[in-house]
Formats: sequence, structure tokens, C-alpha cells
Amino acid sequence: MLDLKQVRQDTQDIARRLARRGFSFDVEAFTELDAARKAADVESQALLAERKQASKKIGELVQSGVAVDEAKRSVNETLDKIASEIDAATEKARAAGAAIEALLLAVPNLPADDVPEGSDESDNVELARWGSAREIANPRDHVDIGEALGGLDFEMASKLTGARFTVMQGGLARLHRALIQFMLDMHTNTHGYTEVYVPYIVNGDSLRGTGQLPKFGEDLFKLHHDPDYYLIPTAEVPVTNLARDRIFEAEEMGEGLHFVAHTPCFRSEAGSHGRDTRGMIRQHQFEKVELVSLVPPGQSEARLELLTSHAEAVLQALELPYRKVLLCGGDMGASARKTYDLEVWLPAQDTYREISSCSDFGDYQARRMQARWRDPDTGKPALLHTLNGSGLAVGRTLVALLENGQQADGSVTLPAALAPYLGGTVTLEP
RNA sequence: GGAGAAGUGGCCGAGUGGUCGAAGGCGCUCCCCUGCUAAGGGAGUAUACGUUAAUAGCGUAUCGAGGGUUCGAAUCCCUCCUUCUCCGCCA
Repeated sequence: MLDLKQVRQDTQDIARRLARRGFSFDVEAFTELDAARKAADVESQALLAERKQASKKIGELVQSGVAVDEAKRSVNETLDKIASEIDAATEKARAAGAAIEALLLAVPNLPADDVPEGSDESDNVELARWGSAREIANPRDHVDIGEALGGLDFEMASKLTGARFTVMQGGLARLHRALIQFMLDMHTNTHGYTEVYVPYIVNGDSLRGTGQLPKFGEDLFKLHHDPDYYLIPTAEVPVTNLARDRIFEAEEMGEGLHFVAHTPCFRSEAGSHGRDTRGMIRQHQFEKVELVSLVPPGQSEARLELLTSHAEAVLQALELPYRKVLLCGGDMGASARKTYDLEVWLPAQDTYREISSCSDFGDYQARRMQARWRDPDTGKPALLHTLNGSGLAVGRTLVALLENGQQADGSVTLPAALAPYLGGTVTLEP
């Protein structure tokens, strides 16, 4: 969330900047709530101070030998007067504080200055293209290719569970697993990330930390458990929350903490919009290799470029044509202040589709989860900056490899980089 | 799942109803001393909110979380969470 102090100070400016991402910030409502909170705060604090003084006085008298009843009598007047007011005043202050908190939690992050204005994906800006699509006459989509290979079965999955799930077997299941290993190895061996294994089920605090709650609960699979448990929608949640309520020393922070994790991701919203009903583009369950960076403030902009390049390196190694897109304000996730999407070329769809999303969150998530480090210059705890990006979405990578590697004879040719992970072969035969 | 023990500041660790935001130690910062190294002396060292020009003062809150008792709670009571030990179960 945003810094309450900053919002209070630069209210108009904040509202103007939020408007660039299509969020209308109710300045009047905020100002009113904040004033009410302040008034309630001052009132309850004054009453508490009064009671504290009176109690202290009783304590002093008792210590000096005065009987307790006697001591109480001497300050009774004050206490009687305020006893009834304190409950009401503190409750009022608590409610007013909660109201501000709720309002603030619903406000998205301020977009970075270079984020283009716009309301939806049509206002996104294409920055670069890499690779060139191979000419494929009458390209088949991954569903046809996968079923022809005998490795992709959506009907079986719907029998086991329902719509929006996949069963893979044989060479495809192996390719799927190989992709995960390949990505993890690249990020740990050449990009310097630390691999972590994390829970796939998280609590509400973690989801509030990264911003999925309170606003986007309908996108989550919630378990029957008390207290509330949720299946993770992305590894971003457990991995970023590794820093929740922590203060890192400058030495352990170094140039930043960089984690990579492979996890399944569970999304309930997928499918409710009727988009991508065919194939494994949009599933309730999919695998992702996720990059998460926690860096000292001021370093997140540079880190975003680096992190994005790490995701690009996977696409390049897999020889998949893609483009890099800068999201406009209206298309970004609420917590992000700047996001690059990497979109891979899908011949059958004759278009680029998102395969990675890399975002800089500034201190927005860190403030929610109180992820801090001890700033060596001041000696004081200061909020970290957080980033994450997919490196890559595994299911969609598989789709892209099938569609881009398809041959006229029904086989699929895979990039050489995968050979070590596939027992030396780079061809999938029907 | 059962039985016990414990959760205090960056860390360790005192504190069972009163002036305790909290002794002491470690770590850290500044100063002094010391011709190296090591050691020594002194001062300071939580966070949030409010007030303020102020990162100065002052006020309020915070001792796992939430309730309760009390004029007053780190301290007493209740519920929950977590950790540890033992038992059960289990990949």
C-alpha cells in the first residue's frame, strides 16, 4: 500500500498519478476520513493520558504507605469522569483507523513515470521483438499436436476433475518436467538466483502482503480450513513473504536477495471469462518458475531490467520468437509500479501471447508485509523494494515449443538446449 | 491427535499487579585513552501514530495475537497461534 504520510501530504498529486492508471482516488473521502481519524486519536489519547496520570498517582500514594482505598478516593473524581468516555473514544479511534487502512489497502500502486497512460492492453507499448517466426503452412495448435503425439488429454482431465485441467503423459510429460529443470538450472547457475522450496498453501496474511487480498479473493482457491488457507496463485506469494515482518542486516542483504522457485499455481478465475477455453493456455492449475528479487530501495528500477533479461534468456535459449511489451497504467496489476510482459509467438493463434510478466513493486508490497532492512547510512529499518517475474510459465512454454516446432510429418523438433534434459533427443514422434 | 514447557527490544536474557518501553549482556554508533595488536573509560542505541519547522521535545500505543479482570497488566484469567520435548500416526 501507499505511505499514509505521503498520501496525506501530496493528496492531489497522488490522485493525479493514480488517474494515469485509471484509478480515481476520492480525495474528499480520504481527507474527511483522515481528519476524523486524527480527531478521534487526539481525543482518546488525551483521555488515556489523564487516566494514566491518575493511576500513577494512586501507585505513588500506595507506595508511600497510604491505604489503597484512601488513595483511590483522592483521585476518584477524575477516574469516574473519564472511565465511561475512554471505551467510546478508543473504539471510535480504532474504527477510524481501520477505515483509513481499508481505504488505503484498496488503492493501487503509483505507476512509474515512464509507464504509458492507458486503460487496457491496446495502450501497451511494444519495445522490442526477438527472433523471427518460422513459416508454417496451416499451423496446427498445441491441442491437435499434443493429442496426435498421444501426450495431451483434456477429456481425461475433465473426468478426473473438471474443465481447465490437463493430463500429460509420455514424451510431453517428460518435456514438461525437463523445462522446469532447464529453467531452474539456468537461473541458479548463470543468473545467480537461490532456489527455494516453499508451501503451496498459504494463509491470508501472506496474500495480503503481496496484494492478492483483500481485493482479489475471488481469483483464489480457498481451502476448508480454519483459519483460512489458500492454494497459491503464484510462487510470488510464498517467496516474497519470506521477507514478511523481517529486518535484514545490510550484510545479509548485500546487493539484494534473489530467489527462484518452481511451484504449481492455482487460479480459480481462469475460465470464468470464457477466454481461451481450448487447450492449456488458461488453466486452473499450471506450473511456473518464478523469479523474486528483494533489493535495497533505489535499486529496483535497474533490477527490473536485469530480471526481465533473465526471463528473456530462457526464451532465447529455447529459440522462441517473442516480443517485449511495456504495460500501460490500466493494464498493470494493482501492486505494480512498472511491468514488462514477454509475449511468445504462437503460430496457430497468429499472435503473441503472454508467457512472462516482470514487475517492479517499489515499496508497495514491502510496506504491506513490513519487509525491511537496516539502512547502513541511517542505522534505521527501511522498507525494501520487491520485484518478481515469471521465468517462465511452464505450460505456455510447452505450448509455444509444440506450435513453433511442429513439422509437416506430425513430429515436433525441440531446441538443442533441451537435449541434455531429454536424454539427448530433441524430437517428439507421434 | 494426546501430555508437558515456552514465546520480552537487532540478538541473548531479567522482570508475577504500581513511577516498566522494560535491568544486565552482546552487537552497533559517537567520544576519550592507548605510538602496533589487543584491551580500557564515557555517552547513545525499538517501532508506529499524534503534536511540531524538526529525524528536538512532549503525548499515546506496542512485551506472540485477540478478549477479560483492575484505578492501573509484560506480570492475573480465557481463547487462539507458534516453537520445543515426550507419546500416537504417517510419506
